[in-house]
Amino acid sequence: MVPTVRSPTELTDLFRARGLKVTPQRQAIFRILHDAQTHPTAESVHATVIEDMPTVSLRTVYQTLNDLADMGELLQLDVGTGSARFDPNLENHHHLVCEGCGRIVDVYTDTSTLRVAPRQRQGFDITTTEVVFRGRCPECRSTIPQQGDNDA
Amino acid sequence: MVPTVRSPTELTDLFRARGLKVTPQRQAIFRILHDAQTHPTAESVHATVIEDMPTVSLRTVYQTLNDLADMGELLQLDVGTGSARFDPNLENHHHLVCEGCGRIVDVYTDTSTLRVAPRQRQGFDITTTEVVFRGRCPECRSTIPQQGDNDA
DNA sequence: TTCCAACTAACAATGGTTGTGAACAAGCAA
DNA sequence: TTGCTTGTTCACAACCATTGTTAGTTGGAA
Repeated sequence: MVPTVRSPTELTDLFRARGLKVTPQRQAIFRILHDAQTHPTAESVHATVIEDMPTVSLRTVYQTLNDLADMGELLQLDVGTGSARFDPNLENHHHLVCEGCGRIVDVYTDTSTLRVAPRQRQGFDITTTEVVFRGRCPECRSTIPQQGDNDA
Repeated sequence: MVPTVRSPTELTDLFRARGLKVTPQRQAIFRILHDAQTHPTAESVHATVIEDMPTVSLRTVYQTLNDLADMGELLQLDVGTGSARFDPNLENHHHLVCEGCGRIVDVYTDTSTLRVAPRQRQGFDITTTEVVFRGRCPECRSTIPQQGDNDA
């Protein structure tokens, strides 16, 4: 039910097919992404990788995540939380972001009803529509009721 | 018809009322914002300011823009173009971003039809909805037809 | 097994933004 | 008008996320 990135095995094949090499570092990252139910940053993927392979550099993590994003196997998001988020969910979806803790939740909503009057479009050719809902998650609402309200 | 930030005079009063001082640097920034029909970056505001007052530092521009944003007299946007954009349009609106040149256009669209199923909401309290339409402006379509297509 | 292109890791550099601190000036009061 | 106080300015450095560079290492096809 929850779509995710391809399996480590599939990604291995895709990398090889592209002439990219499959190193232990990359395999570790593939596994982490496949297990992730979140929208991790490069930093957090790195933190998880080094639990098993302490020498993997953050540079390598960035490189692999970028390769995956270039191949369309991962989406890269910027929801204004400072660092890029990598989204293993490739389905057409949108995001709900907690303004307290930065937590991101996938949401499915129909954007076909959103209209932009032709004159407002100013000749632009619109290709994508991204919706970001912002609010506060249950934890942030209950534990730190008002923190962060002044930074929007 | 095009809403904009308050007049330099009004902003002067607001600053004083808040115990903030009104310096020549700030007045210059107030004027530039009031004249702007765009979504300038701090850098571009600075570039304009120093045409008249060559000694104004970028630090001061950031400070003033942040003060205005804190006061709610300016909106701060992040549409993934690398740097923050400051939007003098305080009305409820959304954005259309050119993936070629980064140009931003304000658009008014009704988001009340966007539904997020309660179970997807995961207990979040949704306060705002932001829509970013991405595409290509007429200039980028005609002059550099495909540049930048690989970075989405 | 060989071999080369691709990779890794350490390091430095980048770009946007913010912290710091000494000199300075706005604006109030006398 | 003059002082005074507090906020401001500017130069500089620090910061963070991310990318460039380079020398040495390794995957994996032949």
